[in-house]
Amino acid sequence: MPYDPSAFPPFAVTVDLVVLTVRRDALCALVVRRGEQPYQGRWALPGGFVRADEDLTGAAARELVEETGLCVHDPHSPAPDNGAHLEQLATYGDPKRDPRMRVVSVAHLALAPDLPAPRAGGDANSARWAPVETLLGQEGGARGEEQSGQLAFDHTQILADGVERARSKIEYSSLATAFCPPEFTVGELRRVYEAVWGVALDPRNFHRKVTGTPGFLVPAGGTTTRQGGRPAQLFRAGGATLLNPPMLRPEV
Amino acid sequence: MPYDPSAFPPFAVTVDLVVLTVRRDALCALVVRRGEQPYQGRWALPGGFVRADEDLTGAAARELVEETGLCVHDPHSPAPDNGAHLEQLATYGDPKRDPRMRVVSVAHLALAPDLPAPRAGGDANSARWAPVETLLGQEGGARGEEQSGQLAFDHTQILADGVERARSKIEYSSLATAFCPPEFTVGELRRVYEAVWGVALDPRNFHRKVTGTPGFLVPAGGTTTRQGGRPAQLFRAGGATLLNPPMLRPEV
DNA sequence: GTGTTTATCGTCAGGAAGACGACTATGATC
DNA sequence: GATCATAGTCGTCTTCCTGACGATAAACAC
Repeated sequence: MPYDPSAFPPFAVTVDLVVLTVRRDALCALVVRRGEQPYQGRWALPGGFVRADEDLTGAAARELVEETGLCVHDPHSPAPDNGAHLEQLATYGDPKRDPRMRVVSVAHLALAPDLPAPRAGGDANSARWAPVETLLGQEGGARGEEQSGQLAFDHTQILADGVERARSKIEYSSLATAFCPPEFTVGELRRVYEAVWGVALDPRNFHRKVTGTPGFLVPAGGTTTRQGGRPAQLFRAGGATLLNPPMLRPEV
Repeated sequence: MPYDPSAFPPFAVTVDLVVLTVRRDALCALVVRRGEQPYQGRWALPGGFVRADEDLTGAAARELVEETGLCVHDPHSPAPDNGAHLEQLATYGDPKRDPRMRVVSVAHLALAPDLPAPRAGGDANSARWAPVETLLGQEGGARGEEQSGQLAFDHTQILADGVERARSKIEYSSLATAFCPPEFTVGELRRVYEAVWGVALDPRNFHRKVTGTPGFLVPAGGTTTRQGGRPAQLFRAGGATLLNPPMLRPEV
């Protein structure tokens, strides 16, 4: 039986990006202001249409470069390229999620070290880093939040899913190093965990855990005093990607 | 700016299903024989086009019913409905994955208790349960496997991803009970873990672990001697969905 | 009854984590 | 320069969990 184009409905396919970083001890996400209807003027996750000849991951990597200038970290390259981690998150395809037409969005999660400033690119009027706590509206309410309401479309849900993925994945993987510059201290890595999880960790037990896990950290050979206090040893991410046993997230 | 239909390329969107069950102490997946080109006569994962007014999860649930008769378990219903667990797995959208046209497939993972027999439905000539070990060709090679080669499209990769998801998820969740009938014994649950992981577990330590985790199992009030030997207590799945600390998968 | 099978309870040693004391090495302040 | 605050790093102790494995219990096959 030959292929019949009328046998299936056509869809638009987009990629949306949950780009997370840690800034000033807070987990932040990249949001862009929408320049067109619908949801004009509202903040949204960066994203765009997948091109006809383009892979889904390729589309996500292209959008990431356009919005942030970040290149995707090649896991097979040993060079410290300051790149970001990128992985597929989930796909959202509710028939009513976009009022214009049937759009299926393949959301991706990107983890990046702290960047100087977001650059507005593509079709966005402006872009900024916003604390996920503010965007998800978990804590606000009492005091007036200075954000312009909810994110566009179903992006609040997508962001929540991405944050939850990141929170759980740093438990059992070395992904937290994706939030750090190529060389970092144990204390900086601990502050990443504390920002992502929103908890305080014991510096001594954390130090024992990460330095005692083979392949997690390799000494970079220097010390730094970026944070004040006694100089700390510099490390690079080791080859290990899985943490076994995992880092335990404290209760509540 | 009004919506411009020429601004994006049209895609076909499908759902593919990785339906897993445990039969005769082996992890098995549901495969259907393709009746049309391409890959005519080859085994493939069940699936089909998403309809114009249909949610992605809804499409997956519809395909699951068509192929197996299984209803999706409603997590909010306390009734033991013998339903299956269904979750989104990942989305596959390589431009060349389907030679006919640009198809993006949202794969879903379904875990089901052992069923009498698969029923061929929809557009499949026939359907059967096949051990994933055979389908993935991990162990075969020496002896002649009686399967008709690789799965169609990129379905071998999708199946591998689904199996890996199931293997890792039963570590830290109570999902293994989705492979069991509504009432089951500790030994039956252990055989599920052993089949999915392909390892042998110590019955005494396993018993201590699952009965000692609050909310994992609740006594159903009877005993059974299905497996021979001393009668075993019957349990139902408790309300807990997360296992903390997780069940540890033995090394190698 | 004897043997076999499966279920279930108990014991013990080793490893990992939480709590926390102690010491070290910097910069800031008086 | 002495003192203080800040971080980093090393140890200790207790507790919990797991893996290894002995022992008992309750069914069935013969």
